[in-house]
Amino acid sequence: MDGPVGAGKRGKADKTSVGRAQAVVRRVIADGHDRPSLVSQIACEVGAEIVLGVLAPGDDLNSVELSRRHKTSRTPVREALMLLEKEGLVDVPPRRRPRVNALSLEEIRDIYRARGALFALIAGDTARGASAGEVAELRGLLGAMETAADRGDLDGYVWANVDFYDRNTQLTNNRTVKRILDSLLLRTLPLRRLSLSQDGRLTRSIDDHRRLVAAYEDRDADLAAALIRSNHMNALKALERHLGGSTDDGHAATGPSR
Amino acid sequence: MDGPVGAGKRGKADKTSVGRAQAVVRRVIADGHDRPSLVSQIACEVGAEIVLGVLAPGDDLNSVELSRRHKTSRTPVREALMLLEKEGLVDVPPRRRPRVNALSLEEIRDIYRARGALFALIAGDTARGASAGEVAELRGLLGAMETAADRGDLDGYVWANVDFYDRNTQLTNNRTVKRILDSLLLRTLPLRRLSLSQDGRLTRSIDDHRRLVAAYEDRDADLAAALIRSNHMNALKALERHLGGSTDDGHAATGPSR
DNA sequence: CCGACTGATACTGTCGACACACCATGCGAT
DNA sequence: ATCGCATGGTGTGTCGACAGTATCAGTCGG
Repeated sequence: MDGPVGAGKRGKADKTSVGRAQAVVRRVIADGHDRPSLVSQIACEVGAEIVLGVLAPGDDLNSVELSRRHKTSRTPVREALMLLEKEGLVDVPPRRRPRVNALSLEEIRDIYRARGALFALIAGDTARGASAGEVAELRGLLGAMETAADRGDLDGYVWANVDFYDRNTQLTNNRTVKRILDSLLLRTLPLRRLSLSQDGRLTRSIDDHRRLVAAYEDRDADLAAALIRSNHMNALKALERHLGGSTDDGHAATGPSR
Repeated sequence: MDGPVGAGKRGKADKTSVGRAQAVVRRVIADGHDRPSLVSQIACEVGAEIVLGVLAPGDDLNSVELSRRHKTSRTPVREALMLLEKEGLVDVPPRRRPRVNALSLEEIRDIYRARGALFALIAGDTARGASAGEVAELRGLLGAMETAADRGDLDGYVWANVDFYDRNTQLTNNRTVKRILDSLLLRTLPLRRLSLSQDGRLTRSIDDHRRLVAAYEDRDADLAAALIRSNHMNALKALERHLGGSTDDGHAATGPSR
């Protein structure tokens, strides 16, 4: 049915992207207590390579090779792989070699729906409870997104978008939801470029975010939540068109997938 | 004398509860690929002891003692503890002894809000997409809850409730959301008994669930979602009354015992 | 009497090693 | 030529060991 997707041109790994990706992975992995341990370092590097597409879905991640590459024993490598497995980036079957996880279209759909629901919660809280200064900060981040878009800098836009989401999720002080959203974000990060490169998606995304910030400024919680949901659903639809357009019918977008 | 972890009479550990708890933990831990490995076994046993309250929040979980108790080396124990950490049951500070995680009231609030949002999503999908047979199955599970409640069997009710939620989350085939919800359920499991033992909470809970199943049968997605949300908010309020009501003195049951 | 220092103790993070399980190759049988 | 089976190589799961650090008991100075 919906097989592994996202295999493709291997890796755009300019320096800034690597740094950004590692930072994001680090935030998700070493969430609260940052331990400068070997395992988190390995997890960050491998995780960054995955989200950047340097490692394609399905690639082998056997621990002996990784231990050689990182000049450590296999123990920390194994722990790092387990971390990444729990973030959904790696699949570690028992007694078999770990591999970069391949997202099925169904999983993508599930993730976007979950993200939409949780982010709607966050957006409502933000509209209700964020201070004026915090909303202004979000508008600043929106500005970064706009300038990146004006330059036609897709990667820059994606990272600015990540910044926006990151700050927005922080604002509610709901660490639990933020953690979940960050994890889901990590999984879909390789797809974001894809989704936004669709015709018209980028301008639509910017428009949605402009309206979202406006809703924050107006303290309109319901509108903010609805906008977030709409944005996620549209991004999902764009992905479905791009990935599963040949195989799947479209009506599964909003219904329970089965 | 080496302090045996969790020595004492804390927690109700009748046989069936232990089995139920281990099953739930296993479902969350060894989610997709069930590996009969040592690590999952250890994780299940320790996790069950935590959710049953045999191990109180703050209790030491040092790997050497656990390895002795489970007659293994420390490696699988460490991995099991990392698993449980990612489920939020254990806190593993760097270079310090792992401990049973203590939920703050704020965390509880966050978790219930996240659960409410995601379960509302699930409930809407169920109302829209579940087959008549599946809804009937849910009604059957509701019946189990009712009989347990009629017997005044609080533990039985809690487990029947877990069964209901478990089946309900399965119905949407949204593995991602189910996984998240199961993880959140695990964290709040020690609190459920507490919440339901509040005056009137149990009858109210049953009432909510009756109406929920009715909404499913009527295919009323909005009502189902609203009911779920309401149920979660009420449970949270009951917990806040119980835990935060006596703010000054740390309460023994779940409060930050030190 | 209390608080800081010192030493002993115990636990963590990491390592290299080993047995078993998986995968691929090659051989023989049909 | 294809299929089934033995065989070797590679990687995983687990183990015991070691260095480094946190924790605790006892001691000393205030």
